[in-house]
Amino acid sequence: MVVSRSKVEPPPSGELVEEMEAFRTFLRDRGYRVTKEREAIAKSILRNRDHFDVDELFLSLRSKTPISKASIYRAIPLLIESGLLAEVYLENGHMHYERVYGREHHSHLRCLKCHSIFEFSAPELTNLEKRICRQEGFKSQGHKFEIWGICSVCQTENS
Amino acid sequence: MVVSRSKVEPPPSGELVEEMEAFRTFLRDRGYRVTKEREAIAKSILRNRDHFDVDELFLSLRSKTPISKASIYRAIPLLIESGLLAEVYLENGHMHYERVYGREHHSHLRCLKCHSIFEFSAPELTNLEKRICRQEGFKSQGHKFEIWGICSVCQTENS
DNA sequence: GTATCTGCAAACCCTTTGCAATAAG
DNA sequence: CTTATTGCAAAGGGTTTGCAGATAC
Repeated sequence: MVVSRSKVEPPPSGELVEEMEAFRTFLRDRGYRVTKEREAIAKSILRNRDHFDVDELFLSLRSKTPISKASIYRAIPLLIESGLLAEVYLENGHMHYERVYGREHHSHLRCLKCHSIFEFSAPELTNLEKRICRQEGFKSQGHKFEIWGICSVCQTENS
Repeated sequence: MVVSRSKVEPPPSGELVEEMEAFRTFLRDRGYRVTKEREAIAKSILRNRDHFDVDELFLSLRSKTPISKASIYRAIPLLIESGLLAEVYLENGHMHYERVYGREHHSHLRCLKCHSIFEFSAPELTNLEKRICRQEGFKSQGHKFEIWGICSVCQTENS
């Protein structure tokens, strides 16, 4: 389950034409081929998903068009390389992903009880990132901030 | 590889007697038994390790005393529960751990090229954590901040 | 036409688990 | 003595991979 309490962002609307074209261009530039499987995967992510794991994506795609998990696993590194996707913290021992394209950078609050994910923005993290990298001579490519605990709903529930 | 550039902390020195006794007490309090395997694992972590994965711990223990991986896997939840260990981000698809006991809270810089881990402290993260939790009605149990990129050594290397 | 991509199933790797033997309390 | 813990080996679950057939270009 994913809950956005602050900074709710609507999924990119109807015209994914532009985003899809960008992905196709990315593929061609790298010498990869534009296949219907890759397009179906990219479209599904762009249109439907903020957070997901491979199984969720597989089941949802499978219900519309035949596809194998292997193709999904093989497409994911491309999607990440293209800037469409990012890996997120693992929960229950397997990898989860989130759409990056068309969303602003954000951090996560994770409820240990109901496993909901809440999102928030904290712009000061970017400054902190810069400062630390300057101090350490590091060239940053990204950061992640995460808080875990018990969400307000679960706190008031009879457990 | 783990590199501590800032806030270098020496491993707890010779007298682990106190820490080990705390662990034994923890076990007894919960009705768990104090076995030589559990003691060997705890001692090895307290004395040698900041970051490690199960295989490293297994090989190092194995060279001194007979032990099975199963026992290590079964001991880890206890070590975490006792406050001695914490899970850290996974790298290469499997779990890594770090010693918590006797170390101050810190964050990680991860080099994508040489896979070194650098550590730093950023006390303002605690304030940020508090503020976000207040806003969202969340009861925090911990946070994690991580930066990835290229470390200074790798930046100056050929290629 | 040719090289890449797909689907399938087998292989992999880390982790967990069932069971009989061992050892802690 | 009783019951938790161990070691082993087998099972699990997510991910990767070899290969033959399909398909993008």
